[in-house]
Amino acid sequence: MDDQKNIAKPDGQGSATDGDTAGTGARADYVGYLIGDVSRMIRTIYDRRVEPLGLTRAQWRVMTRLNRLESCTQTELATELEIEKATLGKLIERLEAKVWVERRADASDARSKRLFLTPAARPLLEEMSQRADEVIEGVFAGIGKEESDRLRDTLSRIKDNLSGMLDEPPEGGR
Amino acid sequence: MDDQKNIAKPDGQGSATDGDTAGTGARADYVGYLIGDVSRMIRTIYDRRVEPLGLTRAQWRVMTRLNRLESCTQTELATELEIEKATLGKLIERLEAKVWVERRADASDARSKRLFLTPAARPLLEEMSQRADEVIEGVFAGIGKEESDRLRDTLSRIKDNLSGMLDEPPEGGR
DNA sequence: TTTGTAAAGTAAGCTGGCTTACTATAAGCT
DNA sequence: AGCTTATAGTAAGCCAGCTTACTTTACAAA
Repeated sequence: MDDQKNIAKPDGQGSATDGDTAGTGARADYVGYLIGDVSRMIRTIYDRRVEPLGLTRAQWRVMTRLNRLESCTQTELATELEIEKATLGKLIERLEAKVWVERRADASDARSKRLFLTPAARPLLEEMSQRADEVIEGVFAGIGKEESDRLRDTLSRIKDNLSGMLDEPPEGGR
Repeated sequence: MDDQKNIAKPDGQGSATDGDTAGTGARADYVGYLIGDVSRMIRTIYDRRVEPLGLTRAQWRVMTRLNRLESCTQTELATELEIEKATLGKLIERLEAKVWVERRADASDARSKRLFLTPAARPLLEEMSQRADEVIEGVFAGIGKEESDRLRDTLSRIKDNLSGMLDEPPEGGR
């Protein structure tokens, strides 16, 4: 839907360093690609299963978050989703048109609009939840608790590395 | 750039099943989110480092692939990148405008156009390759060979699960 | 040879990211 | 009170995915 492919090391699967691998080499690259592939494939599969319900990926992300954050403002939701206010604005517009979401003026702040799900949205969310569970079940088939614990541990440490890198000056050391 | 956030289980981080987790439960979910987070963060970091060179993510993907597939047709490249012909067409248009890529008519098939990098593109590719290596090095800092082997193994099996699921009828069992 | 099908690329139009610039309102500070 | 600054949301415009529909050319079969 939105992204699709890309990611990995960081190319979707071949980057400047893979015909002519320099430096860090192929080992790390390969894992990088795998992460990207897995990430993308999960998305794709879930997209497919939810599409028949009439939502795009961006739209169901909004819906599921809203299900937990009902009555929040647009800015709050945008922050939560890590997208920009303007982007969310357009999404809400479309969801309002489908009568799944409602904007109401905030009583105490005339600048804000608070977001609510409509009754029509409820059965939809039920269905989405079920399909999500089915996907996850399939994804982790044959992976035991111990193994998934290790996976989580390694990925956590990689994520820590990444967090550090994201904090660095956007164009600092290089 | 393209994707950004999203992915995971499959929501970026909270889905219908995580306030009210049913079925498969939180364990698998959490790993799912991690995969998505890591994937996205790698992309974001590399995007930042390459942006100053004047390319978007979609553009450097084209450039690096083209570096290995020079003289291919647009359709071939689109397949390789897993994007649509039309999408690639627009990308090439812009890259041609920047004089990094050149389209030449195919001698033996008047429908085809073959793609070439211009000399101006070479130093750019060098620089991109270096920056990619730097990112990968940072990502896998403190992760030893054994650990990354295990990571790869687990992810491979998950990927196999996913491949199977992708082969299923797009809206079959449910 | 003609005719029909398939393939390469383009066009157009939708979604959904982003940024930058703007409006309206709120809140804080003299 | 009156400025100034910050915040909520919208507008507009770019990029990059997608699909569907179309043109041109190639190829194969009748």
